[in-house]
Amino acid sequence: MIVATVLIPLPVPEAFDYEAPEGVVLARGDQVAVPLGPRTLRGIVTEVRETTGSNRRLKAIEARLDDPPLPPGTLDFVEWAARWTLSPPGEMAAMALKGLRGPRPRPERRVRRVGERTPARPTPARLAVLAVLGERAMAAADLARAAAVSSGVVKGLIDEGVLEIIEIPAEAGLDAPDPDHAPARLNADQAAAAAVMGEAVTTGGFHPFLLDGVTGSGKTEAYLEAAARALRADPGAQILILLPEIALTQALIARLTDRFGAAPAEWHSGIAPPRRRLVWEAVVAGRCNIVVGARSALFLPFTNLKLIVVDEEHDGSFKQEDGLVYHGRDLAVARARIEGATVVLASATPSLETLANAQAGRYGWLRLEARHGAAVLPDITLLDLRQTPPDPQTWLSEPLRTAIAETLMAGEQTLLFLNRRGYAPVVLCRACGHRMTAPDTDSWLVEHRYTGRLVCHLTGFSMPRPKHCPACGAEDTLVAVGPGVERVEEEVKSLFPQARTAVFSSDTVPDARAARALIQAMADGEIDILVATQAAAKGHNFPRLTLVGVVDADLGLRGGDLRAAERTFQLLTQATGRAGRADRPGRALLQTWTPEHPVLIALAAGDRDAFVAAEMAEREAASLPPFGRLAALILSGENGEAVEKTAQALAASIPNAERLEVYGPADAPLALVRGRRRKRLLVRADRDVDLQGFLRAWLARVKVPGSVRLTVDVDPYSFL
DNA sequence: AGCACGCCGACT
DNA sequence: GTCGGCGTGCTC
Repeated sequence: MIVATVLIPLPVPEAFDYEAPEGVVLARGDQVAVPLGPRTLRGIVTEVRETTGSNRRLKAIEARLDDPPLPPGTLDFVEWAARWTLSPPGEMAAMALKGLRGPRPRPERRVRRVGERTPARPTPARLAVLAVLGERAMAAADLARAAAVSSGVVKGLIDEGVLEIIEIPAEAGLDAPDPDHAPARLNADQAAAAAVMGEAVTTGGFHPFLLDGVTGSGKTEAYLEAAARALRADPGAQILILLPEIALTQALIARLTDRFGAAPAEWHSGIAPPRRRLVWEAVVAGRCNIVVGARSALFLPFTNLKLIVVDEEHDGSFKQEDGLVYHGRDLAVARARIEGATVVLASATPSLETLANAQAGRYGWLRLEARHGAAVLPDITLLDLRQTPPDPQTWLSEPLRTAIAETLMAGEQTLLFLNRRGYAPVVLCRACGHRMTAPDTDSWLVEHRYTGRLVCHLTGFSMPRPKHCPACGAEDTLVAVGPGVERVEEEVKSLFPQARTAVFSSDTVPDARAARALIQAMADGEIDILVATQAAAKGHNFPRLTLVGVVDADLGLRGGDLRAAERTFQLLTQATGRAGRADRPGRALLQTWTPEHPVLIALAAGDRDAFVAAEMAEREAASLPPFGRLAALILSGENGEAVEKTAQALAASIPNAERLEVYGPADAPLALVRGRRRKRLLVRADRDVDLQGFLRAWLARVKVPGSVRLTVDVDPYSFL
């Protein structure tokens, strides 16, 4: 018998086997209809083999569907991505079938004049219709509205044969791009970069590049020229350009339309299903050359993909966190490798991961120099806390307080950064010096005033704030030491009682919607001073933000958040882009006890290369990305006890492995979301450890009850 | 993801 | 005595 393995677009853990019926010839990639329980579903054939029988009674494939097969590269990519992210392969396959859910768009119907024919009875309404229409073709409803007549008038003219209905194919708008339509004039840097990328694209094969240049250095023109070369060499070449946010697509589409004389296809969650179907079918048929889209466009069925561009590659939005967890940039590189294509990661502030690959020679490194006079960083000042220490039990030094006051007076906004949740990171006894720690660990308990508890951010342990010191028994001697965001906000409020303040941390912003609301409030100027653990991962545009204060720049250099320093650097870089444009100069003040630290010196100097070198050294010393790898296991469920039990079961069955450590379980960031309890375990491994293999072995040992959801986040991005 | 099976409250 | 709540588990 012939057995076919079929991927079903459901979160089942593996592909299912079916019997191929007599006379139906199947091949890998074919779309089929298969029975599953009582239903019939679409599936993708991954393997066809001849066997003598099977251990299990197999159902038969119902039919091979007429829809085009998934191209080999697309299916290879789907399977690879599922293995890499430890996701159900069928769910990944569903990503590649997203274009087939909607109906085919109906051709647009318009009416137009039939020759010179005139109505037998030329009433004023009929004449008005003809006058409005002229030689054009219009939708009947639009025509009636424009002529201010009822739709019956137009219908009457059609019935009489004076007007006719014509159908405009929906295919319109996917015209072939002309690589020579309007070439940009490139400077020497751009031309050199375009030549290298163009050579790679025309030669074929996997060629990854970092296209590295500040805002205004012309990265877009350079990669569009590479796209043009791909099209000149092969008019059927396909090019995918990924952007971190849908909001950025319109501007790029306009540029592409100007450059190539035809609009590219657009692909993201905002595109209507019929249009998606059209684009999907055009892509698989090779009738669509350029796609601009969000990360989900990576799953389109390209058949001749020559170039992928990931613009703003450092942007955290490429990391999808809900549902399937994957990093669009990393999968873009994988897809290019599988397709034998060129991939260009473009950024003004590349991620350390990408820079490490460029430095190691794994990626080609194309640098575009800044145009003369381009702003590089805002005015950055290190505030040496040894010179101007804050008053006891306060955290803002005099120069920073003055700057905030000036900013408030000017009606402008301040952003204070402190990567520390809660009220105080340490609680100790004034009498005996005992430091409150979590049981079985040395990690400190963090005081949270909002909840009145002491919490361990590493293990998740928490307890009410005790009245007596557990070591010496003294009463009321426990004091909070050091600042968290809650405490900094308290200080800001007492210094500037009239200012509108807010805190942005995972404790005050429980979900993405709340985060968007707070960011919007900031953008709308409804907040004067925002105290944030993170918010800077992306280029949020806060036009009235002119002061960035980093409360504890030293903390950003180690502490809880891996990317704190990197984000600080990106934030400061972005702050300048605005400062350069507006007549409001931006400034950044960094409070530090160690102004001689190389990372801080590099930051203050606006010297990216020095910053990167110093930050790389820190990461390497800690074996953290890009020198080691991380994975997070997140457990969530309404039943907090079941979540806790599963977390304990996982912790009890960690496979033995070398050069790899597991931390936790701890309360996950956003520990409570919509009544669901969340716990997290974190794995760190050396680069050459088979992290996915370890995770698979681990998860196979633990049965996760249905009431608990386990999400695996390979190469996690956010930590707070 | 559906859709079943399976044990505890308000009704023809 | 039944109809139905959605918790748990399976689908080749």
